[in-house]
Amino acid sequence: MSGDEIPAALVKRLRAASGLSEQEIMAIHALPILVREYGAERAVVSEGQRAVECCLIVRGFCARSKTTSEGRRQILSIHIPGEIPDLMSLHLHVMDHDLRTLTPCTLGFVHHEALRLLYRRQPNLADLFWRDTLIDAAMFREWIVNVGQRPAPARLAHVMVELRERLKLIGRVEGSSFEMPLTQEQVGEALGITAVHANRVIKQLRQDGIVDLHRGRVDVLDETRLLELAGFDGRYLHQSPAL
Amino acid sequence: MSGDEIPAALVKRLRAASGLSEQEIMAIHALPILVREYGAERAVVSEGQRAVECCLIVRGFCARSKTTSEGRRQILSIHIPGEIPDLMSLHLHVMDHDLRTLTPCTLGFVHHEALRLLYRRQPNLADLFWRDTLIDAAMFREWIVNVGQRPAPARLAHVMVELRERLKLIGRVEGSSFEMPLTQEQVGEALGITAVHANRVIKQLRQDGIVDLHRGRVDVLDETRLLELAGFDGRYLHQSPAL
DNA sequence: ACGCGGTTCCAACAAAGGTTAAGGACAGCG
DNA sequence: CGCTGTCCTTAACCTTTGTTGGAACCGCGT
Repeated sequence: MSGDEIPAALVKRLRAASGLSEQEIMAIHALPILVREYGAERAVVSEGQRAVECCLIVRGFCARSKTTSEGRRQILSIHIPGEIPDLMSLHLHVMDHDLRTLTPCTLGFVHHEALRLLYRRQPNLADLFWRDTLIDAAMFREWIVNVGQRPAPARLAHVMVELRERLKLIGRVEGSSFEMPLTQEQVGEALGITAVHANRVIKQLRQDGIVDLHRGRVDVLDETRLLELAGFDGRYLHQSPAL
Repeated sequence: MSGDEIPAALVKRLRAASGLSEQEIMAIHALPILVREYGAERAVVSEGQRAVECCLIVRGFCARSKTTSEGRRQILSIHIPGEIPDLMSLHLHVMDHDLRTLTPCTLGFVHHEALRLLYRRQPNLADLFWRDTLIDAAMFREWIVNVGQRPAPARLAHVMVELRERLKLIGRVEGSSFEMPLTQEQVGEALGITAVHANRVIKQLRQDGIVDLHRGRVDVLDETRLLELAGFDGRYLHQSPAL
């Protein structure tokens, strides 16, 4: 993979969310990025650690999670190429949650210092990165609503639709099917239910002819009913640079 | 209330979380703030609105919430004097959730333009406000865990302890008792349970001699058991300017 | 004092989700 | 080709939470 392709998905995503000048794109491409390969299910940064760098996902899926004192794990978000899941560590140096890979991943690491330098020189990028962390927070708010107010089948549908919307941005939806590489255990951790119940819910959505989740891949069987079930309103993704 | 007292709680809070220079404090005090009085249960900004100003809580309690298409409401956070609950609107101009008062409130409004001017002149304050929104996001993450993974009694205990920690920062905890002006309906909306079940849980914690929640006020009966039940680890509040 | 509206509280029943335990499918590997 | 481990699947039973509907309580205004 050539040096130029590494920030490609990042640029694509930032452009969609906020707009980007030529100069800013060049500055991003000039960022010193250290690329590392990770296997599936590996810790990238963990709660309690002091971070000195941020992690750009070049290839693969990651998830952020927290574990309670009782040992129950909650997945907070799922992340795809082009995203910087731990951008928040720029100003919150000690991690309050874990970042782990779901699949084998190619990750690009950028030192906090390099990022600070970048956005001091291109002040617009500071607002833009800030905005990116605010969209992150908006997704957490919707995740709270999902886990707090929707019945389990609607929760699953909502997570699926959100993930699909974000995959669309980077051109990773093929027809009515897209990747969602979670085990049923992890689906449960994302929805705040047990793996057994996750299985029941998946099975039901399959039997109802709405969606099929199979070996890390979602097949949408009935678009209309999926959207209706999810009760999805994408405004919280703030995808138009509308301002 | 004199002009100087209005940002007092804000300064106190920012100082605790990140440290603040004399010059920065003066710049904050020079901010043009329009003060308005609100009754209880009033909308401040609503989902879908374009915000052009941010709202500093001078007196009283507010809450942020979202309502699903099915009409179920979820409270996302509770806010106290010194906080700017909609700071995110600075870069996310159309609101993705509601901000309402819980009690009668004194609110100070600052135009986005004035805030931008402030942090352009004092670049440190930009990072500081950014950091503030990141702590906001960290609280959402913990709220997800609370709603997703803890049984209802632990959820209530956790919200209580978090609120108390934040009230401590602005000197609003008197002995073993502090304000939490939510109806049982609203407690339910915060915890992702119904009002009836909220009532059951409150009753149980009272009978168990752990906490009493009564007319908008919490009395801690057994500190040790409350902390144990809440499983509270305050690191996510990022209250030390440790960096 | 009286009544009004919003809380708080409660009970009986229903539904959703958790727990435990166990068999079956499937991929990777020797 | 069979072994191994992980994941998926299901069933039976139990606990938590939701639903409905109604009674008691409280602050407030007249």
